[in-house]
Amino acid sequence: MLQQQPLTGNGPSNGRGLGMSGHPGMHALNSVHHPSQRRSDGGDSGLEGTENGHENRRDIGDILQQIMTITDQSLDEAQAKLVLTLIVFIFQLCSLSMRNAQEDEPQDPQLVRLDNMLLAEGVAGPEKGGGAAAAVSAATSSGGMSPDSSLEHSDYKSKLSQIRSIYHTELEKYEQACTEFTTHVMNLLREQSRTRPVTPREIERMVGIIHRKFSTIQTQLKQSTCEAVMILRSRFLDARRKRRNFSKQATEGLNEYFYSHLSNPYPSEEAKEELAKQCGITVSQVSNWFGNKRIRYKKNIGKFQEEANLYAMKTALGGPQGNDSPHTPNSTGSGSFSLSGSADLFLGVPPVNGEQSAYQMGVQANGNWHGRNSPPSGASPHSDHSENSD
DNA sequence: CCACATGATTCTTG
DNA sequence: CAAGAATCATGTGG
Repeated sequence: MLQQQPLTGNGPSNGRGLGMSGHPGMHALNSVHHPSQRRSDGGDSGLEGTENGHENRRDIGDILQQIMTITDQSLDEAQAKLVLTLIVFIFQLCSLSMRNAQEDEPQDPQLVRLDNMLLAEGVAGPEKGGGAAAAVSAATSSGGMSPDSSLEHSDYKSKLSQIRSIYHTELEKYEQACTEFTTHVMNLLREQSRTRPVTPREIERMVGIIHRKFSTIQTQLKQSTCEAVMILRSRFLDARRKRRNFSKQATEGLNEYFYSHLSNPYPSEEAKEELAKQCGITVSQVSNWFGNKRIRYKKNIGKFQEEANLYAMKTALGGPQGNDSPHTPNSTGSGSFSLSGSADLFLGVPPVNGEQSAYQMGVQANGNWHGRNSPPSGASPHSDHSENSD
């Protein structure tokens, strides 16, 4: 299931994808997972007051969230103060009922995990470092596509940096809001202390509660970010399977090499690099191509004879038309017609009556790279192919 | 829409 | 680890 989502490129909002291209604001990430909207999949349980059934902690969170949204909008001081007073009052109530809630912060392991992941993804780390690139290469380590796929690569990177910037903005915002809020609460408490005794302990507890609350919110932010990164990553990985045919030029270049080295179609690392450059593809693509080609050629030699002839001819003629003639080593510079001389050049001269086909001889002569396994029984190697190159 | 071609991935092997 | 083999998924032509 979960077959290959549409993901037809650049759809900013396909599926439930990171809707970040829209507003780089506070709500972009939250759209993925809004802190105030509870999800009931066990995923983030444990972040909020599940213990002792202190449901009101969650309510406080909601209220806080709302307040923060409100204060984000322009509200004049007086109103804001009023609201804050109210909040403080609620907090006081809350702190009464939470008397024996855990006072210390056990450094939630989940939070640590989130932090680690964000760091690994290069989201939380230092600015614009190689973090993103590292993450990508780690993600694709098995694939073996190094400096390539620059298309998806850059796409991924830009998306990741979007996430990162949103994350940082949000984090900063929360932090700022937290200190602001704390200050306000302190001020209010100070004011209250004129009319009633306010113990330092109470203040301390207040601050503690506020910080915990904000850190919960931050955790949720981190979680949302992680989710976004995961989605992005899985999509990126899926996208790798997207296939596009090589250009005609590329195929020609590869075929030329292949057929001119038919006796040993295993390009060295250098040759691969050269081919890759020449064909505008990557080294691993060259490897893939040769892997596929060898096996498919071997599987059904007959099918490739025409092609073989064609390229053998091309090579023999030293390149047909102004095509980029590769620096294929020893490009059979011998005469135009005597096609038998060169070692590598094999000419698929198909069976001229019982005679072994020339290409087979050629291959055999120079080391049979496919181990001369019994060609698949069914694959009648010398099918009719009467005509051949003129 | 189907069949085949083809690039990519995954698993096995030596 | 590279090559082979099987398989997947998309591209393409009829």
